[in-house]
Amino acid sequence: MNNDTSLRYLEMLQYLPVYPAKRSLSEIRSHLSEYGHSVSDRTIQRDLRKLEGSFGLYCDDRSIPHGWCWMKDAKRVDIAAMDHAEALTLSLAKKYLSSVLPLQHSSRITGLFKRAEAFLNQTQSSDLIKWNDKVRVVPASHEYIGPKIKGDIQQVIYEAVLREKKFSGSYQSRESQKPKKGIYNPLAIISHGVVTRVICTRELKGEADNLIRYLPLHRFKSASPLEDSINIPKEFDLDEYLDKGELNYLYDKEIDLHLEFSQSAGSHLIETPFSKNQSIKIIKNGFIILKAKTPYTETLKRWILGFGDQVRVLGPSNLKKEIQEIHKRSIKK
Amino acid sequence: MNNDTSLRYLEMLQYLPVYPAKRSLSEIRSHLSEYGHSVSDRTIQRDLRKLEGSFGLYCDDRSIPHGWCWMKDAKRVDIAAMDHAEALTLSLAKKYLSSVLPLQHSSRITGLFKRAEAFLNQTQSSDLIKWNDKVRVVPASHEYIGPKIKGDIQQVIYEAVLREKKFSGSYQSRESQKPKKGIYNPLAIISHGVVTRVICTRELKGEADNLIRYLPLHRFKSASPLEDSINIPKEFDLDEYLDKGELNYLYDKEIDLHLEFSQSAGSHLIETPFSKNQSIKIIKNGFIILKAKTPYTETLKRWILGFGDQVRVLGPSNLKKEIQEIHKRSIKK
DNA sequence: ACCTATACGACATATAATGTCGTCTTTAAA
DNA sequence: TTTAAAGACGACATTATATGTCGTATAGGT
Repeated sequence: MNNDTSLRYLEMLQYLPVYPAKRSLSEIRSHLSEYGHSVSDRTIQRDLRKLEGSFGLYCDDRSIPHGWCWMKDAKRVDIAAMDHAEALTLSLAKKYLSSVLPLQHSSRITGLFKRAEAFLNQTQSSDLIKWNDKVRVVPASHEYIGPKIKGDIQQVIYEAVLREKKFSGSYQSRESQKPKKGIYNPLAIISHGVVTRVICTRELKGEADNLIRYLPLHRFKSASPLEDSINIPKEFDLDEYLDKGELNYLYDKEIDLHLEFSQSAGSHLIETPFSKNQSIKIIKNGFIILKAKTPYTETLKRWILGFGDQVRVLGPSNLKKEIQEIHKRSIKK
Repeated sequence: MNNDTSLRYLEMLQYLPVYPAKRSLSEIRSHLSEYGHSVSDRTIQRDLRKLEGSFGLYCDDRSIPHGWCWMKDAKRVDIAAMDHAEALTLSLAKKYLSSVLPLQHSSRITGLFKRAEAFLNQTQSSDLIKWNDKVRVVPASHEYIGPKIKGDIQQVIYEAVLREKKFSGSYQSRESQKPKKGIYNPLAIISHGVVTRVICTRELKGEADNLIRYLPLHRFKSASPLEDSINIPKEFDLDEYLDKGELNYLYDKEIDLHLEFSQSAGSHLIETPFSKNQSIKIIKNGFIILKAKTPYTETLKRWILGFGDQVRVLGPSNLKKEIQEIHKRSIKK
């Protein structure tokens, strides 16, 4: 029985839920004794009062037994117990993220997900239906299989970006046979679907070129931190860089998009708008007219094409022409 | 100076990083004293040894001063300090999730994100460039604006699903004027893009129909928990239900997809595959042949259409015909 | 009204926490 | 190689805390 007290405190803090929910003395008592902390009721009461101030606990003393919980805005609420809603949210979050970010290297978030799953497993009532059979994420667009990134390489590069230090590494480009060893001068991280990229300049064999590159992390074969500070090219601005469209193929910074959807394809735009500035009109036959100012990117083009004949481009005219051309060329194949 | 000791323990635990990183006595000492815990070195050393066992700390004693940290697989690693890489991952995760899940109601995960941002803000070295200017999420497909869901409604419904209890609520369907009050018998939660749905059956005015519905959470105007257990329709199986394609428009459970991509459109399939079972062949002109067994869904159709004339459907023949028809109809408009 | 579970003040006591000192060891600077 | 400073750790005395017990008061259910 070493530093039992502090462990008991933590166990209690971890057992208490966040505000609207509450726990009574008897619940806390039996929880603690289950985890090997068999103490007198008085001790528990004193513990709670003691922790109250430092952790922002709240005691509902309008009725007896009192109900204890964390205040909603307490600093360290993350210690508190989960509830069903939160655990479910986390299990959804896990499914979303794991298809898109390499998470296995963040022990904190995977730990959080594990806790949520442990909670869900523990509270399933019927034996037949498990919570797993009650939650699904149905992807809204096609999901590619993400490339594997070595944990330590990601670690080194992320750290380099934030500490504004260079790193050395070897990069296997798609064209060349051998990986290129060099010194990399990282400027930013971009997450684009399943691919994470580092924006950087590079020195090969001591010679720096000033080309700004966007290199996928998964093509690095190795990376180790350096202590030299990065050179930020004069007037480098991430958003400006992205707006140039080198990475996401921006064709036009802003167009007046004007589309006509069939009812079935467009009706969802009322509840889940295309963008914040969209305007929607329903015309005869239930057709739906969408107007919005938006950047014209490759992603937008694919979105429009995806609707096939369920959408008609009304404007701008060059977009209309382009989409038409694509359809024409597609037929000839 | 009340229950100083336990607070100091927590402060220490929160200050220690996860494995490869380490903290020395002097670092810990100055951190603690910064937070008002001015104790003797001996005390700190004793604290660490004491916490070592219960929390899974590791002490690198190969050199002096010893370096302390959390073991990677420790149970409560979530208490540990962040590092740059993790904080960055979390800030990316936040951007992904907030476009897709209503998170504002999960104090734990928003707390985690806040901590990450606090960490990032605190450790920025140069004053000019902030971490915010070093991270971006570029969406890989069009992002709709998600509908707003009232926190307490989500809470009630999630909880009902997991506790296998019915709930009463009023639901505003798209067709009818007034919301319908009724008792809902929830079976599962489906997250589909920005829309979260509850799969359920319903009783209006005491009359149950056995139709299985998928109702978006954001259309509920109110919801309150009931204590009646749900009726699970005989032979209800979530995956079977989803496979019927009522929700995601499954046209065929498995087809032999056979596509030909232009080089520019298809080359990414080598690093970020279409699916685990894909096979890829590069033919003359750099054209890329993709073969894969996959379900044929609306999502797949849109994915293919999105490539426009950069892809040619080689099989199956009915898919080929369908895509051709869509292109033909599109031109006539 | 009665019983049981809680709340909480008070007190004695066991236990734990902490500073101090002394010694040995490591590390980096001289 | 020498030297000084910082760190690790055992031992011990001394506070400070933690905890069970008892007693009294009170809330809620039956």
